[in-house]
Amino acid sequence: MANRSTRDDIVGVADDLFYRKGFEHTSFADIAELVKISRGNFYHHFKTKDDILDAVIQKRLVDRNAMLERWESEGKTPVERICSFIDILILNGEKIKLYGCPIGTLTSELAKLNHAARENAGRLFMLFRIWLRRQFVALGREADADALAMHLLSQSQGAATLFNAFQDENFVQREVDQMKDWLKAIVAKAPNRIGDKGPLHEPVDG
Amino acid sequence: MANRSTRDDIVGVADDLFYRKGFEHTSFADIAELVKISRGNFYHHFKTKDDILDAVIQKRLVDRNAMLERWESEGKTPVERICSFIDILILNGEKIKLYGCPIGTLTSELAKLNHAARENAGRLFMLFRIWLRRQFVALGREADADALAMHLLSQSQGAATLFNAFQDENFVQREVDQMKDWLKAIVAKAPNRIGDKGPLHEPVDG
DNA sequence: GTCTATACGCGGATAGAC
DNA sequence: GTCTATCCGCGTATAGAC
Repeated sequence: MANRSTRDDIVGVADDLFYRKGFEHTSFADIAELVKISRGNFYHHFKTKDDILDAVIQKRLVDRNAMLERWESEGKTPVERICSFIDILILNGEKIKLYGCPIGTLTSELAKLNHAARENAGRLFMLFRIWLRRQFVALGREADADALAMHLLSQSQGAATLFNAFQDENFVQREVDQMKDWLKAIVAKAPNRIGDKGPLHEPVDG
Repeated sequence: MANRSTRDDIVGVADDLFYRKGFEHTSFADIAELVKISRGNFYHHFKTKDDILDAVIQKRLVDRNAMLERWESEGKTPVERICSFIDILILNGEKIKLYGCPIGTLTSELAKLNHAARENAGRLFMLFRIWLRRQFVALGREADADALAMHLLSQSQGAATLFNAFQDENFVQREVDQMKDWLKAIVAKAPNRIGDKGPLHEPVDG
């Protein structure tokens, strides 16, 4: 394809607007205004609005996957990597405060619309779930790695939702701290693994 | 007002549809069909769609408040009462699986629409926050009752979001069990109070 | 209080010129 | 590849008869 930049512009702007205003509430006129193209020109790049949604989800999958790979390579230990995940709540705090979690809110909206792209959006959550699972396996928690991944994902989603609802920075910070404490307790419990430097405490079942 | 039943029917149906389809995606035609009135007749009862939203939020506030008062009177101890809250995830499981949490998803949608009723919807969350806070105070946790309330609310929101996303009953059950374990640990830590029968363990800081 | 008919704008989508 | 012009249906809202 000769000129992909307009197409990419559309997807980029749509990604942002779908996040800030929601998929349904975002019109072609909204996107066109920011991309600075006419509405008619859209249809040269996408047949329908749903096609744009598909492209946005695809872009998010690629973007998030790249982020996870970055965390994977930058983090020296599974704990460090998982902390990168936990820290999104702080790093993207301003946006989450205003618009919630991009993945959680999109999934929720598509569920209510009973939209065909729902399954596709579900893969976004799955991406994080599998990545986190792998980190917990690396921490020696093969048996319940998936449950731990889901639990952490759940915590993060809850914190994002309430941050958006109450706009309380102190709350998010407390939740982040608690997640990290929880993670440390996991490490203390689990058998030692490669790249995991923490001292061993006796296991404490709670 | 002579005949309130039509108005109440509208609000009841709108409440349900706003939950299942979202506020924006619900049209007057959708509501009219279920209430079995003509679209024109709407405007005898409500001037605008936003007015219906206000009435729905008001109804939810009343309904939820009644539910909390019921838990208050039925629960013999704060722990029992808080468990009633935790158990909504199971009791309303089928609906949450399909549509998420009615309060969380409405709040999130209104945030994206930047809707005037946003603040009003925020009172719904606040209702639960304050009620939970009171329970934790009754458990002797005056100092951090609000933080505990927010934490539990957060857990519940996260579980609802992921239940909706992954449709996994086992996950919700695990989260519910964990919340109750966490609650038990709180009780074990806190000084004994009226109506709290649990034996005292030594405090264990996490 | 309920209805039918209708206005009006917006959003998605198409046709066709340049 | 981008534009203008236009269609069409839907959704909110209004007018006015019964």
